[in-house]
Amino acid sequence: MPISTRDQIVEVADDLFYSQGFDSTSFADIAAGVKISRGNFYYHFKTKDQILDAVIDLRLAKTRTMLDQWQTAGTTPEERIGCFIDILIANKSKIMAYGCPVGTLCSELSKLDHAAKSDASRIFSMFRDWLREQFVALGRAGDADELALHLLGRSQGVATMATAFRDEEFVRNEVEDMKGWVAERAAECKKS
Amino acid sequence: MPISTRDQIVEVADDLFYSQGFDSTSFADIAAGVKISRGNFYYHFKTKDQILDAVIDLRLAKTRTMLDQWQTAGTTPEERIGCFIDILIANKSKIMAYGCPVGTLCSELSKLDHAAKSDASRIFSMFRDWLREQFVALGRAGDADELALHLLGRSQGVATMATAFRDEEFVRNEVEDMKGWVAERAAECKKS
DNA sequence: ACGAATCTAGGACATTTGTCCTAATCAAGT
DNA sequence: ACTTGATTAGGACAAATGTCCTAGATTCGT
Repeated sequence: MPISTRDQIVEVADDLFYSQGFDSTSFADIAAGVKISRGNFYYHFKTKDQILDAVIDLRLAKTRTMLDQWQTAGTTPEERIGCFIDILIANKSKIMAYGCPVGTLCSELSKLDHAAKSDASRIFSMFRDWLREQFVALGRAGDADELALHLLGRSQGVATMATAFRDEEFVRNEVEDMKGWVAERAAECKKS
Repeated sequence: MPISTRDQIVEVADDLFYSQGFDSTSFADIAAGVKISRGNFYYHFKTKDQILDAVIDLRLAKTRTMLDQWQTAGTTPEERIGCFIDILIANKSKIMAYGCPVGTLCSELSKLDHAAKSDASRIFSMFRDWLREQFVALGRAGDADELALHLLGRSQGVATMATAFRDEEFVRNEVEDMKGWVAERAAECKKS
């Protein structure tokens, strides 16, 4: 079964919004990427904002899938949180070139004061909620949300620095440090 | 003595590049902000890239001034590092609306693959070098650069999350946490 | 096989973009 | 006062942008 044109458009737009940014990606860029005419393009999406909405929906779905995979991939909450931290390693090259797809999109939409900026941050919320659940499972129900936000923030910081300095070693160090931090939170809990 | 037109242009461009982004700020936007004609504008800057260079130079200079102030404002390295951390509080509203000026510019220029992207990250380097010196003064010569990068990264993460979630309490918590972290590094040192 | 719905191509349109030119105005030195 | 150089205004220009229209092509149920 061939992929529908609409899905191809959203897929290409997703890539381009990430690598070039939303604002500086044009209809023509996307159409060229899918190898269709601009007219055909307009049949599927009337406005640029509609494509953005579709891209955000796609990212939400992809994130959902990824979180579900992590849920079964790890046997302990600590291992599962480790899956989250490891995306910094897995996507290292792209992050060093373009930053975090979620963080940079939120920043850009905030600057543009775009209507979809709150939709974009829902992707963050998905990670946040999932991480919170993991910390709850770790026995940190009391400060689970705080810990989740903290870890999310740290990974964002690593991504930004990786883009600015292109320093692989820094990324590896921070990843290890974050894993150590999670282990500490887990240990703190067993003690009490 | 009145401010020169050129300086006004750079000042307005600095603001707009921050609040709207580089790419989506047009010559017309800047000209309107300074209340001059586009022709006059062209007399001072031939290309958009030239304005960007001037804005980056301005930010480098402003950063230098700020770091020098912190240097005399704090009596101990720990206090001085505290000045750095406190910009998250001082610039809270703007950060929640537009993110960190340095981080978002670096991200945008990376996506645009702009020639000035390395110039922009020099602003980060300035903070990094200054922080490194502070950690050296704190007695952490061995891992001063690592600690500096780490703190810089954390502040970037806080800025990104603040933009996405607009959560003042999170910012305050993280600021306190970072200060605690610095105190720990200082304490670790006195022990040994 | 035929008609209807779906999809696609190509171009039109006004607007905005960065860039550039020319002529008018201003400031300063002689 | 007059010249020279610096500054400013206003508009011209091609290219690109988001949006929109129309006419062909394709697909599919009947």
